Amino acid sequence: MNSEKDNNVDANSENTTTTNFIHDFILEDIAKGGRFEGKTVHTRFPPEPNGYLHIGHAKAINIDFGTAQKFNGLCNLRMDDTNPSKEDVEYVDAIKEDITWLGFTWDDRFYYASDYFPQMFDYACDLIKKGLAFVCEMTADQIREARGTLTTPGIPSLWRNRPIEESLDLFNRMKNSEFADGSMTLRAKIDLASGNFNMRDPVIYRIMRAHHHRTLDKWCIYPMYDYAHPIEDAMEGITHSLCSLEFEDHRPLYDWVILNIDCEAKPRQIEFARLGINRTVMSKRKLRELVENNLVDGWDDPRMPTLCGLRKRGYTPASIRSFCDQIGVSKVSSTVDYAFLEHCLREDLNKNARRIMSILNPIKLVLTNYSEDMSETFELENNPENIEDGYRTITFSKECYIEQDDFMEVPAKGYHRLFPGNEVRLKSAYVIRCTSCEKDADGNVTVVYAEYDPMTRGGNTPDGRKIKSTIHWVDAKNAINAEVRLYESLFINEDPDNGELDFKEYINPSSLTVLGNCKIEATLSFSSPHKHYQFFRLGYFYLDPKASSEDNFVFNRTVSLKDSYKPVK
RNA sequence: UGGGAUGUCGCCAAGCGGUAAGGCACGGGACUUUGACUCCCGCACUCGAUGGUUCAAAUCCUUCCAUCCCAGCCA
Repeated sequence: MNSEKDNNVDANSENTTTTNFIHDFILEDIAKGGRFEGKTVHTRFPPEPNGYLHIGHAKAINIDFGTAQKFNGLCNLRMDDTNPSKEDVEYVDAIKEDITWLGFTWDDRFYYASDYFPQMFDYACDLIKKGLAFVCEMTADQIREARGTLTTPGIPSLWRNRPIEESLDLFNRMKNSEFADGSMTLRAKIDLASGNFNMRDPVIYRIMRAHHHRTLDKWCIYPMYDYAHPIEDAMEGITHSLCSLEFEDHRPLYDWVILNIDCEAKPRQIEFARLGINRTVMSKRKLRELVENNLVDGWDDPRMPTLCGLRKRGYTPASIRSFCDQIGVSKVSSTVDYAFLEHCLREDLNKNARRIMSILNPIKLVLTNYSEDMSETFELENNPENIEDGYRTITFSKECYIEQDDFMEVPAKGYHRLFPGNEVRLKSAYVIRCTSCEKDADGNVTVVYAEYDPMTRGGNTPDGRKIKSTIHWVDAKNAINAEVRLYESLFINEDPDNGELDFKEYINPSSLTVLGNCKIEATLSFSSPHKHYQFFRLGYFYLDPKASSEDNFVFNRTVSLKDSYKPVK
């Protein structure tokens, strides 16, 4: 199918029809002229390299890159690495890989916030000279206590009005490693009475002797996000800085920095709601907890909402992009139904995944009136949704495997698959009539017996009789053995984040089922470029590239097919 | 309690003064060599609640209610 191709599909050409409030704002900005006069729309995706990207980031990526595309603009990729104590190169590589996989490209516009440390330092000196920043010697605890409460203003730092020259000297010596970690900070002088805590003389530089993954040990002072981010945006000529809702309170500070530094670019911050999906957790902290407590098999466990996890599960980049496009963008805190993600997945896979027959829980079917030494072949379309995808040839003989679920010795009401006396079609082969079955000591059916109707070759009924059910099968002679991993949602709770108990208590005990005795039709080949398949009548499965080898096939169930059959109990 | 934001179908989401788009989910039916797909049909006399302005309000104004975010030297 095309899923292997679509891993490289250029997403920078899609998503031009949908619109949202951010687009409206930008349109207004363009119409107004002013600071956006003659500027091309320029956005950025600024992850901190301290963890793996998840589906929530995909939404942000889609908005950042998608908005640029929409206006024929540009989108940068920037590592927001201003806190070395949490960051690592391991993550920058993974982030780049995931964004590329999603189908977006930043061309040569890949940056690090740490590249701007010298300029940030100079700007900070300027702020001090303007009397807008000062070196403060309060401890973290003292600053917290002096910050005030919701209803009372903060108390000024003892050092708030120290001479400019003194602050300048101290700030330089902070940089030169003369003071201990945490002993001093550089603070912006703004408004201690503001209802917005971010404006109550925020710390903009801290002393921290941590090894930075890029600047190594060059710096021992690091800028804070609120101070650094607007400068990063300004330095890159960003016009629209898109971020999530929780930064709304930070916008006044963002604007304050832009206003008070000597820069040409005047970026505008616009906030949107981050993505929530039910039956999962999205915070980096909780995902890390799952990994570190071995509740999942690493960051790329197929049950994880991480992009590497979804990839291993078999999600396609196109389906994730489609999902992000369709959920829309607004300022309403929302939780999207997991079923919608699955819908977008099936939509893509149904169109593109090749079909193959596979038996998850095999029982043997013996055709008593089919000659032992007879064998024949049938042609099957690879994908009925796309006839151009061609045909394949499968073999057929006296014995094959069928699904346990497709046989009932005593049929339930409304069940019209195989049961003694009933007729069923073996997909593309013959119509057969069940005669009997064999059971083991525990009463489990081990063999089903049936007779085939030679007049129905190919599954056709020349006499025009209707066969209610068509079931899939795999020739026992040359079936390929495989392991199949079935996944269900990781949590049993709709909202594991907000339950009575710790989120880990809501882990679904049957989120993973390993089936070791699956039978797949012999046309499957390890060297095929196709990795995403629809197992006929069962669902979509992905050949796990890490777990599989030439003689050991491991499939992950990406998502089941919808099933409107409701057994009557 | 101060500041910031948000409230349109079970879940997303259009709507921007002219009489409630669409998608998902759900229910029914048609078709079917996938109980899939596809295709039909149904699914908010009502827009958090109140008053008010207007010939006309989900859209403007009052007041109220609910929910989310903020007191890191995290981002």
